[in-house]
Amino acid sequence: MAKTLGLRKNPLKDEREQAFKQAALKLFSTKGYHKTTMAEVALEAGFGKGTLYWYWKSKEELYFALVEESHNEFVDLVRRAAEMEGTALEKLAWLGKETVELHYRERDYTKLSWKMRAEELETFSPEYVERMHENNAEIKRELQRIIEQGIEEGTLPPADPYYLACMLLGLVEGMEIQWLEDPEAFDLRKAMEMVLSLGAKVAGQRWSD
Amino acid sequence: MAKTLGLRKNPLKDEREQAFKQAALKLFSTKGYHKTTMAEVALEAGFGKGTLYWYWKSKEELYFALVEESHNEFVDLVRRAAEMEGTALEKLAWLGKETVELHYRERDYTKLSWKMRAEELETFSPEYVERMHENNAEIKRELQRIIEQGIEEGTLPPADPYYLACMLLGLVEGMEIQWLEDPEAFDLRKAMEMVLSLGAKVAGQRWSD
DNA sequence: CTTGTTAGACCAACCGGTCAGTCTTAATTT
DNA sequence: AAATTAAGACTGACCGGTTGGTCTAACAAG
Repeated sequence: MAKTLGLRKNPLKDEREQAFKQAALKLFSTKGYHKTTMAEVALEAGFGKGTLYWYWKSKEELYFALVEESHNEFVDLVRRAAEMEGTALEKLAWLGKETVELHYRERDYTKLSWKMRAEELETFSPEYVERMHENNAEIKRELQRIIEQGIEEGTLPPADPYYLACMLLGLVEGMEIQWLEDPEAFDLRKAMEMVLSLGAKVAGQRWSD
Repeated sequence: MAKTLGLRKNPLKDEREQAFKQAALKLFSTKGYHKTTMAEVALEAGFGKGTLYWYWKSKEELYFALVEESHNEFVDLVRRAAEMEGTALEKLAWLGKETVELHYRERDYTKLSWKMRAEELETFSPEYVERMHENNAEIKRELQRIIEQGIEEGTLPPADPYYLACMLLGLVEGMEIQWLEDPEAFDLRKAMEMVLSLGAKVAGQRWSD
């Protein structure tokens, strides 16, 4: 047929890869890593198991390809927030809203990423664990930058910025848990709005002792 | 003759059960549920696999016995906070400190409980999942009571108390994650103190619009 | 033919749980 | 105190099922 781009050998390759990823995401995010078999993923994608192994060399690799994709999206968001124009509070408000939208848009990814977090990290290959760790550190670093700005501006309390970053991240992650566990009872959008409005109210505070 | 003998009790039984639990806690909390085998648990405790099955009828049952033990301890704490004398802020401060101490004292339990939370809940028997859910709901209920009191007293913002409870719980859980992942970099005690002191500072705020 | 791609049978390892049988010892009898 | 009895604690080989990963035959395209 049409051999669109000269260089590409199999124009279907990307498409296939996408199909596998989608199938894997669906299964991993609902059934978890251990209870999902490679045969299932292949079947869900509509191919044979051997084909799946032609694209990824192991179950672990397939899994982390997905996890990393999801993480990168969030890292990107935080980075953009840190680099945009505006006050720290504006940056955080923007980041908060975008984060929520990201999660709503890609709920399966959020679920997956979340599962892997508590999954037995100790048992995955050190190489992958290392990458996850670095990823996480980067997020905290960017967050810290924003917070330092906020402290200078006087809208955030003059406390250890690293700890504030961890706490902020913790708050959001904690809310994500609540949301994932019971999306009906806990609306993440509403929660984020509450946090931001409380934050804004409190920002006028005289922080100095 | 040939009378049935009276009930006999092995004085070592409790002790043995403890040994199994301890071994299981150690392995589950470091390697996770799936990667821990019953044979390992038995070996670690110094007994044969069959004996382990004498005490628990399945791997799942053993696991949830531990998880529940840990959860109950926390539920108990929250309940006591809700029922003690004092202002909402005093209750929360007490609860926060006790919670941190509990986690330091029983780090393995915390880790286990945390793992199970994100582990593929969907794959455990509904019976167990149901119990975990109820447990969690109870915690939120008690927390909500304290928060309602705080709103009345004017020290907490007049917002949806259920959401505030979820957010508070989320904050603490999120911090626990940070701590579990890197206890060196993130000292849970220090973090909790920061939260409480910030909370106290902000409590004077005029919340009304 | 050569090269890239796909399918699915097949394999070896693993693991939860069982079971037939052994050992220990409290309770009872002599 | 000694002997007897059986509850109950314990064992580990074994079974059945599962699953990650491999291998090869086939097929398609150039």
